[in-house]
Amino acid sequence: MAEFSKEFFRTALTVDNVIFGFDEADLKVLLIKRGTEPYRDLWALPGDFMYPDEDLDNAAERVLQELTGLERVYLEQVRTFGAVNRHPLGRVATVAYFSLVKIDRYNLMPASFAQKATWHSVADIRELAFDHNTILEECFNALKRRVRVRPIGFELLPPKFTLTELQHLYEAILQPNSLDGKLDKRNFRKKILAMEFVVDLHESQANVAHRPARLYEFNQSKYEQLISEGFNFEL
Amino acid sequence: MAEFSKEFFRTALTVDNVIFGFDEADLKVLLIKRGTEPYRDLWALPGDFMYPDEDLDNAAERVLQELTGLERVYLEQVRTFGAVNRHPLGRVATVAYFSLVKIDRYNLMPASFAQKATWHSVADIRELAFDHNTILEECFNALKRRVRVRPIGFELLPPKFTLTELQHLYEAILQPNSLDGKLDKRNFRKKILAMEFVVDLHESQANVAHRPARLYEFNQSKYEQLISEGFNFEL
DNA sequence: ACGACTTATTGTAAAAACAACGATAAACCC
DNA sequence: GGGTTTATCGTTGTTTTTACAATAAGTCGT
Repeated sequence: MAEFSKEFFRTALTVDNVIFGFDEADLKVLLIKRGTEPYRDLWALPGDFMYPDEDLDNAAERVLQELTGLERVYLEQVRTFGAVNRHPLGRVATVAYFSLVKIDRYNLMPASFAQKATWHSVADIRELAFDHNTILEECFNALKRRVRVRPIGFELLPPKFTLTELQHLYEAILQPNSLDGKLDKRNFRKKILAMEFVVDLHESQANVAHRPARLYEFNQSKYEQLISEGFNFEL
Repeated sequence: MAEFSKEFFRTALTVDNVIFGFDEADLKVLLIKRGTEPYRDLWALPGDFMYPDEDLDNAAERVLQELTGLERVYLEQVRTFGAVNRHPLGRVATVAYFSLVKIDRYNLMPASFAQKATWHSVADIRELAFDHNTILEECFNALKRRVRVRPIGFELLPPKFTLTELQHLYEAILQPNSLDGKLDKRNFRKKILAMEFVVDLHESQANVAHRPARLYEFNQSKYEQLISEGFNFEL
């Protein structure tokens, strides 16, 4: 068995991270410009080889840190892409992970082979290295599915936020999905407030050239309760 | 890069298939008894190494065929398990696939290293080889999620079936999930009939010691339409 | 032939969830 | 103080979901 199996140990595994970011306006994704062959100078998802002695999930974290500087990001596995010729250097399967973060909470500090790491609007992504366009698309679908099952937004908005900001966040994620794009203001409020995972701070915005909105904060314990109960979150 | 990357090409990838089967009563899963080390004589999911020159999805099909004789089974990827020490022979990550089939439609004819392949009730699975208990559990969860989003049962029931049989099928899959376990008969019928993917054959069972039930068949085109539209299938 | 047994079939009413909709209020700016 | 902008709020009709039980059609045993 030992020698028989040797020929099987010739594959490489990579991880590719699809980090979506929200920037108080639209939805972006974090890309690196590759500094080495193959696909040098092309934009790509931050991904790299897994070491033989690290867990797959750890590899995803490490690679993300090295290529972009992001740490302590919760990554979720989506699926593995294993077409034979997807990588020019040999047989390389890649495991895709995704996350959703608040853009201004992180500083981008690429190390390793990334020339730079920057945010790009999901809407205008062009040609990416490898099969990363496919991976991005599938992860985007995963994000949209995810949003309907779990409340999101906790880490994506300032500590004090308005309901309109929260609504914009949901619209940014769901928009390219539904045909209309916008959610009904009154119904959105009703639903969010009924869930009780935001708390009215009895404060208002200041210095806005219109009626100031009321500020809210997240109710962390309620939020966690909703997550653990697997709430249904259609909007 | 070439020599640099050589050290990365020392991983092996396997596929493991979790084939759920329905047997007019309860839900089973297909296991093989291993005929080689490691874990010889233990029960395991039918899985094996992927060849370097085959697509991942093809590998899953081939391995399933070799170990159990099953062919033309629709396999769906669930996720990849990549803990460092999950395999005694070296660094082996495995990609899990699942499917749901009608048991009596297939003949089990194991080749390769499987001593035999047999069906086991999901409820009384004991210790499996490798981390296969974990994989099975996750795939079972995936099945339960899947059932809520797509109509199932097409391939799982005889060509002519009763609504009660269809209901039992759904209960077998969802039961360990929901607390009650049973679905309401009247509501189940209403919902299924409203979807129009079953057709009343205006025939009845014969030779049953009670009121005979009406027989139905699937409406294939409606069924495919529902799948492509991504129907919502809460029961 | 009839009664016992077993499973199949059917509808309704109350409650809950959802969808659509527009008028007034509060701040800033000039 | 009038203009501009965005925030706030509730009702009604519709659809969906849930809960619930009495009668029907066969077989079997006597």
